[in-house]
Amino acid sequence: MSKGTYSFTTPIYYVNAAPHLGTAYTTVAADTVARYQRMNGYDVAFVTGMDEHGQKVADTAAGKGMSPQEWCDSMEPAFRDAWDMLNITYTDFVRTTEPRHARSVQKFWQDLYDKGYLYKSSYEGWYCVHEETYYAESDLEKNEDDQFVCPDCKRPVQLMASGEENWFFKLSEFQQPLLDFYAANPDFIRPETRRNEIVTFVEGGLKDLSISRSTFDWGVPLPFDEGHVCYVWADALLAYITGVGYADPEREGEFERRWPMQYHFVGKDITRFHCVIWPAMLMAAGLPVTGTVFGHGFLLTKGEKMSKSKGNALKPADLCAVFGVDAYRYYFMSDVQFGHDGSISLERMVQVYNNELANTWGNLCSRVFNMTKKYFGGQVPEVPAEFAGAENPLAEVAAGLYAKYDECMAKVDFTGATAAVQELAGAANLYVEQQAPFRLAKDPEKAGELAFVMYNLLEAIRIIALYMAPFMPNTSAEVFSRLSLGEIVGLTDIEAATAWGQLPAGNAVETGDPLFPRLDVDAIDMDVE
RNA sequence: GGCGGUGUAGCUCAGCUGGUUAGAGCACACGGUUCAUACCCGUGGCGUCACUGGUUCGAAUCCAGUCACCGCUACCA
Repeated sequence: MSKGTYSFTTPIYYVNAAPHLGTAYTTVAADTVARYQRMNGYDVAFVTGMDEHGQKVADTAAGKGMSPQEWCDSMEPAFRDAWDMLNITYTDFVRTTEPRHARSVQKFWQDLYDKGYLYKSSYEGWYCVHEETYYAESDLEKNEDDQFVCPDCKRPVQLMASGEENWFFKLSEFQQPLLDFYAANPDFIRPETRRNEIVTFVEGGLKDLSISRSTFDWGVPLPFDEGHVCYVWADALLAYITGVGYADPEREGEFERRWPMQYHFVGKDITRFHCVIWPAMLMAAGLPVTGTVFGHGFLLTKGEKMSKSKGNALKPADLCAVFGVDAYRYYFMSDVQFGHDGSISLERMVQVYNNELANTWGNLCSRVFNMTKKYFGGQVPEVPAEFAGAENPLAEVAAGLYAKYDECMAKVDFTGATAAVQELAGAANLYVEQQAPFRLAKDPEKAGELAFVMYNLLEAIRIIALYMAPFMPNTSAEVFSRLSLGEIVGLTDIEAATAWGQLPAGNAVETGDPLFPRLDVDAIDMDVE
């Protein structure tokens, strides 16, 4: 029984930049949501893809002696492989050069054209007569009279028509509707600091947006004026609806069922496109707007944004090789508050790995599985009847976990969700200390109590594995396998599945190797670019 | 310049609709335990809550100002 649809996206990544820590961060976050909400009973759509159009792509391809399409095709495996490595379960991968996407772009802009939201005009730009150059407004400086001046010669610049005719979208008409929308939907932009920026920006007034280019042809042609191709954002944003079946005769009814989406996950640098242009486009088309645009923070090393030129760039593949995919996912999701910039480092990663994964979660499994082997021949013991209603601190912690965890996941607080699960793991380690099954085992008269204690520990491990599964799917699958339980993937009611007492007595328990062997930071040999 | 944010233990951060001795994790020190991946459990020290002034019976928490750092201020993505 499905609770309904739950749909979201990563950005449609720009093809010229191979996947890196930042894109992987967004994508892992989206995948964590995907895996959880599936377990939580939702019908999930998770759209990602590649943004392949524009002048720069054409230039890059030319520089490599390829056609633009060949260049883009050659980049697809870099993305697909990276996402495979990170265990990403996207439901659609949209390439903006696919015919189905061109169809949806053309349908969308034809619709806005028909509704009168587009007009043709010459493109205006700021021109410095002295330097004989056009400048982007963001590059200009202002003098004491608040006039724009040339950044090079400091002379006033003038607004000039470039001579290029473009199609414009009447974005300016949406200033008030957008402000009204933000006011009525306080969660549309998160976190709040991003929201403040956008509101201030829109309050400052909106200019119409040119959505076509005619000086190059690497893009989707506008259906009502074939000499023009779409401006990249007017093309790429629409991949979100392409990915859930918009204008797709083979996916009839899907778009209506899945739109509007719950989330767009984006880096904080591109929130404006998603919070201003995109909702205005949707409003113009008469379509509902996505629930929340979440602009997450950047990953910083030593307080600086990572970049190759600063020599502080860590690569996902290298980190996965050392820590494993699951620990990679867990680290970025748990240790960086989603929405804030986060400091990351190899040292910190080793610390989190050793403490939270090796010592707490992995070691809990080791000690409990070992004792199960020693005391019960490697089988889940049956709880004796006289302990049926006995006090059980682990069951109590587990009972409150779903509500806490689900609330965190709904608002994409991954740090809070993992901390909630770790509380149960911590409680289980404490329980071992307090109940001391290794002492009970020495007293034949305590056999019943021993069975009770060990069952509780094994059951806690089962529940922890379920809640860890969205973050660390491989490890949780391994734990389930060691408990002779079935697949986690495919579960659709985590709340019911984590209710206490479902681990069958008699199940074989395999001890196995440590799930997370401890790491020594000094022994890690990694090239940092 | 305008708008917004941040500045709290060695590190990363929480607290910030004002109220008992300022918190967590990690790191550090000591003690206990032994089922376990030198693990787990317990105890402890550590902070002029950026600075100055104000409001208040009382401020990390509100107000004003100062300093430092950061983000936004539209068509490369």
